[in-house]
Amino acid sequence: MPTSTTTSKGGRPRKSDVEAKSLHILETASRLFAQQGFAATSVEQVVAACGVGKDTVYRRFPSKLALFEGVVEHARVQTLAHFQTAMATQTGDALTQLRAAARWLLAVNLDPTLIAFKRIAFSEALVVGQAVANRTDDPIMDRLLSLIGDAQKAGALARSDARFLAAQLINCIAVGPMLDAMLGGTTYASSRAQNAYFDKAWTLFLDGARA
Amino acid sequence: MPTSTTTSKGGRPRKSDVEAKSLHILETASRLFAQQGFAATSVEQVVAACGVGKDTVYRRFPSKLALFEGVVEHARVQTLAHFQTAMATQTGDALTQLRAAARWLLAVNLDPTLIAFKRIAFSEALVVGQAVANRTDDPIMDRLLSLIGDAQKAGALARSDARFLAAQLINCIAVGPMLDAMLGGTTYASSRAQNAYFDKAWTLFLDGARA
DNA sequence: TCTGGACAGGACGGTCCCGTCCCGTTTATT
DNA sequence: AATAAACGGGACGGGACCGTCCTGTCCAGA
Repeated sequence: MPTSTTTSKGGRPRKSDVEAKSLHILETASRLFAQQGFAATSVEQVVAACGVGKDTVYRRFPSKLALFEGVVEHARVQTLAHFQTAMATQTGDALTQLRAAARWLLAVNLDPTLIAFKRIAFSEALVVGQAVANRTDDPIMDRLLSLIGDAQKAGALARSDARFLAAQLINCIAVGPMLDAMLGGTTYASSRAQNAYFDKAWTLFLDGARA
Repeated sequence: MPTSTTTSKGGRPRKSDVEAKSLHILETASRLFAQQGFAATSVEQVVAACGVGKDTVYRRFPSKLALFEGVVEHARVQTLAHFQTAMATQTGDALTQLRAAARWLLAVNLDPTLIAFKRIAFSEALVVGQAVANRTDDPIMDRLLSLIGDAQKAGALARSDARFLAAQLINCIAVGPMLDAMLGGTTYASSRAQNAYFDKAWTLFLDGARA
C-alpha cells in the first residue's frame, strides 16, 4: 500500500506527505496556541495532538518560538488572501469600498483565532511579539490608505492626514469589539449585533470624517 | 537603635513597618511584573529585589497569583484616586469636563505601567485576567456616562446610546495609542505628539457625535 | 525580663518543560 | 537490492520555578 495518505507508523514519506504533515502540525499548533497561549502550550502537547514524534516537529522548526512564528505567518497569509478575495468582488466608489473594507475588518477582528493571536501578541510582546506586531509591509493598510485617498479626491472625506483617518477608522470600527471579545465579552457574537454595531460606528466615523 | 525604618537583618518589626514592607513588596512586584510579565517573573526575583525572605512574601500572599492580584488591586486603587483628584478640580459645562476626562484617559492609557498591566491582562486573561478585566463597578465609566448624559441634555451631543458613545470615545481617543505603545510603538511618547493627537481625535469624535 | 512572632537566608522536593538523542521501522530513491 | 531518509515513541539531561520547611536572629508586647 504505497499510497498511504493516512498516518502510518513510520517509514520515509512521499514529498507531498511531508508538506501535508507540516500543514497538519501548523494547524494543530495554531489551535493549541490559540486556546492556551504560548507559554501554556507545551511542545509535547502539540506533538501528542498531532500523533507525531518530537523530532518531526523539531526537524521543521528549530525551536518552539520558530514553530509559533510559523503559525503566525501561516495565519497572516491566510488572512491576507481572504482580504484580497473579499475586496476583489467589490465595486462602487471609493467610499463604498472603504465601507466594505471596514465591515470586513470588523468581522475579521471578531474571529476567535485572530483574537487569540492578538492576545498572544500583546501578552508576549516582550518575547514573541515581533512575530506578529509591526509588519511594515501591510497590504491591508495600503489598501485603506489608497481608498481614503480616492475618497478625499472625490470630495467624500475631509483632507486630513490619511494615515490618521485609517487609524481612527480601525479604532472606531474594529478595535473596541475586538478588545471586548478578547476580555471575554460576548456582546458582538451574533451577526445581528455585529451589523447593528457596525452601522452605528460607521455613521459616527463618517460624520466626523466627512468633508 | 529601636527606630530602624531601614531593612534590618531580622527581628520582630513594628506594625507600621509590617505595612510598609507590604507596600514595598507590592511596588517591587509591580515593577517586575510590568517589566517582564507574569509568567516571566519569578517569586525569587521579587524576593531578591526586595531584600526579603520568601516567607515574608508568602505570609502575605498565599500564592504568586495572589501576589499579582494584590499588585493589580493596588494599581487600580491608585489610578482611581488619580482620576478623582484630576476631575475634582474641573469646572465648566459637561462637554468641557468630558473633554478633560478624555484627555486624562489618553494620558493614563499611555502610562507604561498601566500598559504593562493591560498587556498582562490580555495575555493571561485565561489565567489571571479576572483580576484585571471586567470590573463592573467602574467609577470612571460611570462618570463618563454621567457627563455624556448631561451633554446630551444640554444639546451638545446627539441623543444616541450613551454607553455606545462612551465606548467610542474611549476607542477613538485612548485605545489606539495604547495598543500602539503596547506593541512597541513610540509614536505618542512626547507630550507634543500626545497633544496633537488628542486634538485631532477629539475633533473627529465630536464632529461625529455632535447633536 | 521573658516569650512568641516575624524576619532573612537558604536548602529542598516536586513538577514541568525544552531540546537532544537513540532505536526500530518503513519506504522513496538509486 | 542496497541505501539513506524520515518517522513514532520514548528516555534523558539540564534547568527553571513554586511553595514548604528549617535555622538562627532579633525585637515588640506582656
